[in-house]
Amino acid sequence: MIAPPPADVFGRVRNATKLLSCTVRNHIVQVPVGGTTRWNPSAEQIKVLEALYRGGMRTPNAAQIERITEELGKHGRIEGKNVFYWFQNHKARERQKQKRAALLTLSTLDSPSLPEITTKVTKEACDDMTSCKRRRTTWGDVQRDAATTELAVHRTDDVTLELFPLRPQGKA
Amino acid sequence: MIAPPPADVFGRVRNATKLLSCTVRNHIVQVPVGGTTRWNPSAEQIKVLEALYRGGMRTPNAAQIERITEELGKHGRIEGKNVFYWFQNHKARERQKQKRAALLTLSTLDSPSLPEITTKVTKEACDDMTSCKRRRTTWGDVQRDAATTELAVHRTDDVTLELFPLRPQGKA
DNA sequence: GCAAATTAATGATTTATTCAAG
DNA sequence: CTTGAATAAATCATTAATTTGC
Repeated sequence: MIAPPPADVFGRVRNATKLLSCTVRNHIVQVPVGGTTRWNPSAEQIKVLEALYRGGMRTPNAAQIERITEELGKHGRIEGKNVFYWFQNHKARERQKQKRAALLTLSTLDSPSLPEITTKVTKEACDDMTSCKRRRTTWGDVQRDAATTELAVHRTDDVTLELFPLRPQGKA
Repeated sequence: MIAPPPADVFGRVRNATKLLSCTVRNHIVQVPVGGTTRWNPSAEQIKVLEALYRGGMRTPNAAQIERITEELGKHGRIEGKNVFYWFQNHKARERQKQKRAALLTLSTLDSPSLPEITTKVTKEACDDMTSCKRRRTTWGDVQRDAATTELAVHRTDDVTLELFPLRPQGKA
């Protein structure tokens, strides 16, 4: 028996995208099978969601999502998972914006005197720096590594987040 | 031999605060010896730290702390351990807030249909619901709790957060 | 003006980390 | 130390904007 369509409480389904490749005017395209269309929020719905977000809502729980879905259903087709995803994405992307802003702030703040390099804090640069992933390092690690810190530091050029990237000649 | 002053990579030392008790105007006070005063973050420093926190930084590693410290040093005296502790404390306290908020959340927002109470969605109320971070509730819990929801709803009379307050008379 | 082509936004999924309970 | 639950980050996929050549 093949597992029946798994779906959690909000209707999220794993590996659900059924696509069919074909060509349209000499271009290979993928067409969703089964009339699959993604949710396209109405202006009304977005307004409500943003209001909630501004009001402080970030990760609504099941009950909240049900409630919101019910409400937004009045303005167009919508499912719980749409609400769930909306908050996930909106939160994440707001955070990205903030992070980028913070870095800009910092890099401008801190480099009081780096005219040459300071000038190109472009979107790309920030995107590169954004990668502040969660790091594996624990304090234990750090302490153990203390001896080898120099090495580590040198090796971090590409791996670690550069907090204050604009450093001219490596003052100490 | 007594162990020499232990200090980790950031200069943290155990039991390093040398205090001396004395009386000042009939009050017993403890005065730090050797001009020791605890770090008092400047507004600038806090702004930067909070920006980093919002940006996702939680437990900076040695290199990052060095970098941050160096940077914040431009806005006032500061050591690596201050940065370390700030993140520890800030993370912990944010988590506390969120834990507290989660409790409120559960009791508040489940109310599926309570027209009378629906009128006040204030920012504070939303802030309470905001965090719901690492909630203790699992999806399973939520579902199980569905049965007992009524109880929760009845207890919410004074806490009241309503998501969609503007519901005239329960139109559809 | 208009579609095709391209790019930017954003919805939906997958993967990696974190926290804390056992 | 291991593991389950939750979720944040990264990524994939599709739709909307926008550009571009006619």
